[in-house]
Amino acid sequence: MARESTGGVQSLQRAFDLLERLADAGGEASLSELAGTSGLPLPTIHRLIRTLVTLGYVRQNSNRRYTLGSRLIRLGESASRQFGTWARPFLAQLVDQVEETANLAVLDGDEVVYVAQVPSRHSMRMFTEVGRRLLPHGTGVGKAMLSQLPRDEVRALLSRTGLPAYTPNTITNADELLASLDQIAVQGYALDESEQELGVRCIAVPLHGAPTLSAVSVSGPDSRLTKESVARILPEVLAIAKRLTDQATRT
Amino acid sequence: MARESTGGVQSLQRAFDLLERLADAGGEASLSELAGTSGLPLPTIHRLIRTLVTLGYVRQNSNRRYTLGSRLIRLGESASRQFGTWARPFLAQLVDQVEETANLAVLDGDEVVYVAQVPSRHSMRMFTEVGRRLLPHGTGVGKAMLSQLPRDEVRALLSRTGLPAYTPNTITNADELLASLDQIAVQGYALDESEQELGVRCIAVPLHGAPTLSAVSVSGPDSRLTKESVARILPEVLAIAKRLTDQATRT
DNA sequence: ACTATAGTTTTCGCAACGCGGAACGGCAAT
DNA sequence: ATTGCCGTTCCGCGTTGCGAAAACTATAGT
Repeated sequence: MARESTGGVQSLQRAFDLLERLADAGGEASLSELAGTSGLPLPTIHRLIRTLVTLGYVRQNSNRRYTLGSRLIRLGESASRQFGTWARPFLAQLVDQVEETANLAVLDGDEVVYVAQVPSRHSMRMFTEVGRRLLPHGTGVGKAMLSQLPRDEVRALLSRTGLPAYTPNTITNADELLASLDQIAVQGYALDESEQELGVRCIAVPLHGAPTLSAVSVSGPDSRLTKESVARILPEVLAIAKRLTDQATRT
Repeated sequence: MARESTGGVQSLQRAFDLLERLADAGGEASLSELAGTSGLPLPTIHRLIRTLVTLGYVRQNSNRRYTLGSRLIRLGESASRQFGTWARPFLAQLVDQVEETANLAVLDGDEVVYVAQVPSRHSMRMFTEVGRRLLPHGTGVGKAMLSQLPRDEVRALLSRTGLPAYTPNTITNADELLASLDQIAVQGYALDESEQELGVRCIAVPLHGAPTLSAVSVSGPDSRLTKESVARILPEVLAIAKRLTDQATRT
């Protein structure tokens, strides 16, 4: 194929785009809804989706709507195992100790991906969908991981992603962020003070030596995760991070 | 497309076949390994895999091997949410009560799919990969679910799948299985006595009214899950099944 | 350091496969 | 019964996916 398009096999791109849109829609959507958001013609979508239905990655309801199919579960689990499932018992222990939601995130390309989460038992708690992707500058885990990278690599990443504001508190100036990364590298942890989401505070610690650049974090409402409780909680997070690092290095 | 192949879009089929083979290989494989198991030519695999790498569903290691990529995690989670994530707290409670591994499975097409699992805290415990698919006749959950179906539907399913033996204890005669399904329907639960795996016993109870035909089960080594402990455990499983049913009906 | 081998990646001509406009079918509302 | 909306099917066309051959890279052995 002399004139290969830069993106690769077009039908693959389109099929996965449709799967992502199904996930965006809560796992279920109609053909017209998919046509509306994707801009593809109905018969094209139909043919791709029909193939996915036949294969088991999409399922059609009796009301003709399409949902994500069960064959995706195993693929997701298997992919998850490459990243965060091994960390789950440690996260659970951290939640027991500090009583807030614990997360493990990795840097994948230019994005932070949450790969494991053990939620707090409080009714009011952080819920970050496993698999969710965010830009690193706006999150505690992202900043923790960036602090471990050479600064020219960070600059290159930021020039690709920009620094869009998630909230009025998000750091949107590259020099300001780089300065804070220097500080984070020294102190060994990062804070997210309503930068990702208003009213939410997060402590994040990078893991050293994991096959993939990773960070562990504790997050919760800033009414509970106060400056004072941060000082109490930090040693626990650091301790778990050390044990996660040991575990990752042993693999 | 006048000569549409019965299976749909060929490149989609091939790509997902490769993803499944990656999962089969523990999440990681080389190009040659994939060529060996799939029978596709190397450049074909390369082009499909390259597209998946670009999209984030596959990732290439520094040692040139390919692993499943993080973008699959969200798809898997979202698909999982269609099925079993809501059941997890109930399963955890069941494990607390009976101290054996608890599972939730659904009937998807002709197969049983394990969609949620909370493992026992014993070192020796059942581990069934979430997303794993098995034929229904050879499992407790499968038999529990089949017992809820009209018998001609069961006959049709069995004629499609056959009744291959997983172990010497597996029921491989259709009439014998249908008779046991009649009994299971009356008593409200199914047992798997080393039919799926030697040395493993399982109690399974169907859920009524779930959007998808489902069953909850407790499984463990038959040295611990004795006939006597089955009698003790059964009321707990039935109680949780009732609560899961109530929860499913409420959605 | 050099060579051989195995595995991965790239190139490019070709035809088959994916595409999408048009037509058809099913369902719900009036 | 009619109309409108949505999903599904049909089929001609050309672009996209395919794979043999060549080029490149990594590793192991001498």
